[in-house]
Amino acid sequence: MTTAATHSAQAGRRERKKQRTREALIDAAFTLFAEKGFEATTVEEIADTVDVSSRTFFRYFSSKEDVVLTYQEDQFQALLEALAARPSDEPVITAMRNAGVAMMRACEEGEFGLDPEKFICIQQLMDSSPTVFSRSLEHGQKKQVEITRLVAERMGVDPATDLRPHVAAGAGSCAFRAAFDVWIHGNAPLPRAERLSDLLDQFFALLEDGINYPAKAG
Amino acid sequence: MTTAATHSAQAGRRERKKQRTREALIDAAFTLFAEKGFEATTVEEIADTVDVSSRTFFRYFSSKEDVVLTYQEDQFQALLEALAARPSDEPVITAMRNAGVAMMRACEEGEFGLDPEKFICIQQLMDSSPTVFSRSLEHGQKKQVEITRLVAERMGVDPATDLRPHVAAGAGSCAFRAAFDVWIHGNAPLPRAERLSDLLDQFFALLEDGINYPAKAG
DNA sequence: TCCAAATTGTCATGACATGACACTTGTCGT
DNA sequence: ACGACAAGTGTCATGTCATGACAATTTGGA
Repeated sequence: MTTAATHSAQAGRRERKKQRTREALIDAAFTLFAEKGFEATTVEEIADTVDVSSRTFFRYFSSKEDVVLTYQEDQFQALLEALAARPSDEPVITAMRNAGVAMMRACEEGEFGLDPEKFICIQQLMDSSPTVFSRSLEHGQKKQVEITRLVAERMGVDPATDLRPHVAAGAGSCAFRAAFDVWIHGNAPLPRAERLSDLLDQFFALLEDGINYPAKAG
Repeated sequence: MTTAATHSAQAGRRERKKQRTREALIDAAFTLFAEKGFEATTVEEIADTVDVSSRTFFRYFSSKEDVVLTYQEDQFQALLEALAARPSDEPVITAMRNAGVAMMRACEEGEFGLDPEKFICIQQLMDSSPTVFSRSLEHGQKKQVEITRLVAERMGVDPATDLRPHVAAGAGSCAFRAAFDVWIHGNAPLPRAERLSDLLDQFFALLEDGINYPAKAG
């Protein structure tokens, strides 16, 4: 009787069990990270919390940092889709602006499996843990090639011979980094008063206006 | 009799000995990295080559990656000086372009204690070793705040309230990253046919022209 | 020459990460 | 429902990075 209901969602129960273990590991990890910080939390603690062996942890994640970066991957995919969906007559920076801000707002609203609380936690981890930070930068830089490809398509040029898609994609990435940096380190009166997405929007607006200050008269 | 001659250069002979050990470690490290790659080289091997203990290695460098990043620090300092030396009426991107290209050329010419051979080796290490790559990105991102400060000074604005210096500095950084990326992964007919400094120059030229393709008619 | 400080070696420790192999559990055909 | 096969897990062993503690050595200077 239960077969239909039990197998309901996807394929097999093995898959579901794996999925549950994975999510349990992520939850346990973030809880511990929030409590004691990233460095102070050991893989063994995370695994023990879920009652699996450390070895199993590394079968799900290739490193401790990988747990945190999981979400970044989802966000990046969402960004790619949003960018691809922008009308093709939009200038590239404008398209990246719209796609990027939309994605960031979605994060803040708790899109993806990402409660706002966890969103904040991730940002703090980035700031407080050098290894998470550097791995995140690496991830972003590696993914930038896909952005470059999309931008090149949009421009109708070949990224192997035309440098413009590279510089546009790079500028877009820099907007994200700069927004994050200002948002987290900003010595504004009220730290974190602005939403990260608002800052991102402002940065992209500046990119649209041109950056070689002072602007050439003409 | 020997006191004068012995103490000659700087302070004490202890300092000189330390300096020699440090350089020996760097040389040994790069030799081994070039032979067997970064990951395959252990700290113990490096230390053994110089005939010191592994523990001593970590008294000179806080990590294995640190050996490679040593030069980046010098390069960055040179970049800062070059940027500060640019005439203040130059637009910021142009100033970064001139400073950056000059610095990069200096590297290629073997400036700093950096034989061209070692320069190439470093670039390859960046590409082949994820940890070196990510640590390098981290270093660059952290140092970007100083660029931002210089740019803000040049613009005569406060980086705490004006986002423009951040975006300009970020765009500059992205030019370096993009140039490196294209240079190393470039599927151009002749890989590495162009000098990295030439690529960097081209990227900055694009930044000067504006990046929101297609350019707004007007 | 002898003292004090700086440097190094040795030892111990802990965490990350991976390979090998045996064991358990889910899956699927009959 | 049973059993073969595959997938996932635990255990053990191993190697490397990195750091703290303390003793031994070397150096600079009085």
